[in-house]
Amino acid sequence: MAHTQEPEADRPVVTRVGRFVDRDAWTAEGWCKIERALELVGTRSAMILLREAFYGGRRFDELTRRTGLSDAVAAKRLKQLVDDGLLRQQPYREPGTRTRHEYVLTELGRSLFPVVVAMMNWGATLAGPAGGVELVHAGCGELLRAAVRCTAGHDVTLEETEAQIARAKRARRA
Amino acid sequence: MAHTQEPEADRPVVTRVGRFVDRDAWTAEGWCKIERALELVGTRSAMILLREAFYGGRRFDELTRRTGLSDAVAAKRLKQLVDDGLLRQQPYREPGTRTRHEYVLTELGRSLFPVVVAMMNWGATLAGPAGGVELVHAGCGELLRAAVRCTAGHDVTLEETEAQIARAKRARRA
DNA sequence: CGGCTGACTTTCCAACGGAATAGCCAGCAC
DNA sequence: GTGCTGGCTATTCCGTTGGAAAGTCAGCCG
Repeated sequence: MAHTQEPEADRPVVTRVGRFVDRDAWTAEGWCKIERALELVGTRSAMILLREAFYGGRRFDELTRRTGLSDAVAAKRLKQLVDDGLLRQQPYREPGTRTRHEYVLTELGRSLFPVVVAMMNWGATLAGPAGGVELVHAGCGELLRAAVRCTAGHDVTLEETEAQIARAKRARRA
Repeated sequence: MAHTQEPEADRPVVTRVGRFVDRDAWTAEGWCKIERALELVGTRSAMILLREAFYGGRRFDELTRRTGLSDAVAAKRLKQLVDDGLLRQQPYREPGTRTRHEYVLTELGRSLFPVVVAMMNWGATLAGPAGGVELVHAGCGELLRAAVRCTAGHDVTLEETEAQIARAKRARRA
């Protein structure tokens, strides 16, 4: 396994600034965005159904077959993903059969793309059989990576990152 | 909730190319990098312990207290994360007490940074109380985002992405 | 009409995640 | 030595996840 050349002993992680310097001035209590995300996509079945949705899978039988999930679990999780607004049901009609529903990604579901790419990247660094599906830029054929950047466009490393408690301005992006 | 302006009806997701066009020519069976990642960080406790590690938390009592996990769960999950190589135990000695261990991120753990940032980004778009911790670029003070790029440096959207079955060349990056 | 089919839905089960509680144990203070 | 303390460890309990298998149900076909 890579990543074992060990002088990372005391490399810094993010720097805490402002009120966040005193960790005990503050508690994560319901504010953590990661926990909020995990409530919706924190299960194996949710993530791999979304993987299939990103790969273009839409129909119930395709989603169950390609994920290897039992139809009971797939149905339950798809229902939750629809309720949570990550997928939407769209009617379709195959000639000679009755109307059924496809599951398509909503904007909210699509906005998970960086998470999916980041997880694929990271999973690819782990030991295990090489191969599998890879994502490339249609324009140039190069592999995709999830990169951390600031809104000003700079690439940002972990060491260059500061963590602060958000000024509560602008409650939600309208 | 944002993301409900609905003409996303038939927007494409990734385009399958090569052998991957025929979905049934291939099965995910142990190849999916996301599933591989989830085996290590697929639990709530693993993710929020890592969150604390990125925020600079190192000691057992701090990690349990700041995550709100019971010490039993924290101990078990920390052990797993150490076994899996995401954290490493480092001895320290507080005057007047015996030697104890801090948990520090290894290179492998640090390489989860894009995943953590992507999940925070996505979680921030969900409904719920605004505020909490935010990450900024120390250089310019702008918020961090996880962006999807190709190795040639182009920003890549979901529509510009192609999925293919990896040519099995170069088994692991040496 | 009654049968068939695909998409769920329900029921039952084993395994797992996580909380609460109690117990253990190394080693410093005394 | 004894006691104390912090970091685990074991036990119990409960809710959730997920597999298997059977049941339901809409609606097209005959």
